[in-house]
Amino acid sequence: MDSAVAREQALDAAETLFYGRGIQSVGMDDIRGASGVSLKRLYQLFPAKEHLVVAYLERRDLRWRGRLAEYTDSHEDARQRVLAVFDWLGEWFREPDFRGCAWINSYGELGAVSEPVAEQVRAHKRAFRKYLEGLVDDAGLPAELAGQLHLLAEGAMVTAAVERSAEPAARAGRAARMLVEAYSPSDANGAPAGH
Amino acid sequence: MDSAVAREQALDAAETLFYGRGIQSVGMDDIRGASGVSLKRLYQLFPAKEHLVVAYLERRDLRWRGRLAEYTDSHEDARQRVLAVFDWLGEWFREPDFRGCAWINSYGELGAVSEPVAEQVRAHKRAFRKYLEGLVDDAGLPAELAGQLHLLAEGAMVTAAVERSAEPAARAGRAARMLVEAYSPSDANGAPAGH
DNA sequence: TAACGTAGAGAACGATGGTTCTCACGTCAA
DNA sequence: TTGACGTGAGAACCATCGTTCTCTACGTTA
Repeated sequence: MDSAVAREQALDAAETLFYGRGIQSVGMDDIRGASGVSLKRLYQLFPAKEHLVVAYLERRDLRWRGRLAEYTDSHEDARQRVLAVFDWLGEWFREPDFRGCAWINSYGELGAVSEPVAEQVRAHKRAFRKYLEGLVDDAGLPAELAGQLHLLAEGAMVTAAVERSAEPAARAGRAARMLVEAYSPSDANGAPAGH
Repeated sequence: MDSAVAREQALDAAETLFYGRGIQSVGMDDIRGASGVSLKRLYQLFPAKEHLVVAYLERRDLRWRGRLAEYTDSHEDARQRVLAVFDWLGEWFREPDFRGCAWINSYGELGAVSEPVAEQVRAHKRAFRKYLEGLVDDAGLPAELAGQLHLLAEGAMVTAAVERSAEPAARAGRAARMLVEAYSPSDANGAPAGH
């Protein structure tokens, strides 16, 4: 009844369905069925499907980055925080409903055809990249490393989705560790590469 | 008139349109208009749109891997061949109609909803990974490295698409060089990391 | 109680799209 | 020539879907 509640229910249904089956495969009537929010209300809250899609990506972005930050921030050491990103990816990949990166998927589906969706994807990836840069900077490591870790993380997301496996997170983590060590000044801890 | 010619024309149109605008945004009638192949003929050659999609991905897979191999094989040194992969990615990203990886895009759009398409994507990524493993093995480097380079390459494709920039290829190439050097036994050439 | 505004259920509308059908035309074999 | 066949153009069919409309029921207020 409360508009705010209906909005959250609509977004809950949108997230489950859009993420699980893709956007174009889900009709507004499916959203209604899954959310219990009538079509009339849906169109009051979101004047077109595209608005609902953008709102879904926005809310998921906040939650996704929140969960990531919560995980990494629980580590003391700055360098550990950098590597914890990949541990967290592994936990994410292991979630039973994991189906790849919502933004990469949306971009593949609508990036060429909906500018608002494309911009949402760019904003999310920009923010993720910025977050990595912060972690890397806190560890006293150069910004170049952040860009490289970003590529590893994106590659892990794609590969985990396609191969339906969480293993790419660990693989990316091992590569990340090697890069971190390669960039570290005066590397005195001496763990040999790759083990 | 020749069936084989019509098939190629249909696939040409499918490739341009599906890759450029996404699959669900392109109707069979668009394919007809762009190819000059009548609907009747189209449905003789491909009994359903899904077959056309799979055939498009199959043919593109052969060409894509062919072009990659042609480029890397032109390098003498085995280790150079490994790194040449990222140079080639840069050339690909700079093509004016570049719009990301066709398979990643298709997976995001239809992976959850069409098993044949999902399997096509898995097959392509498996073959790409296998190719990297061959290059890495020829250079006397461990298979683990191939997996890591694969993640870098996938990440570069995604990021180049979203950011509409070819720069991720160079960044991935720098990371790849560092990993190759880290894995190299008795590293006597001594180029310091990152420059 | 009466009048009113709002909401939900679901029908309706209009467009699109995958697939099939019609029909007129040309080709080739007998 | 004739008849069977294959073809192209495009209409037709049928389902889906985004979006809007209708109608009924209910809650609120005077």
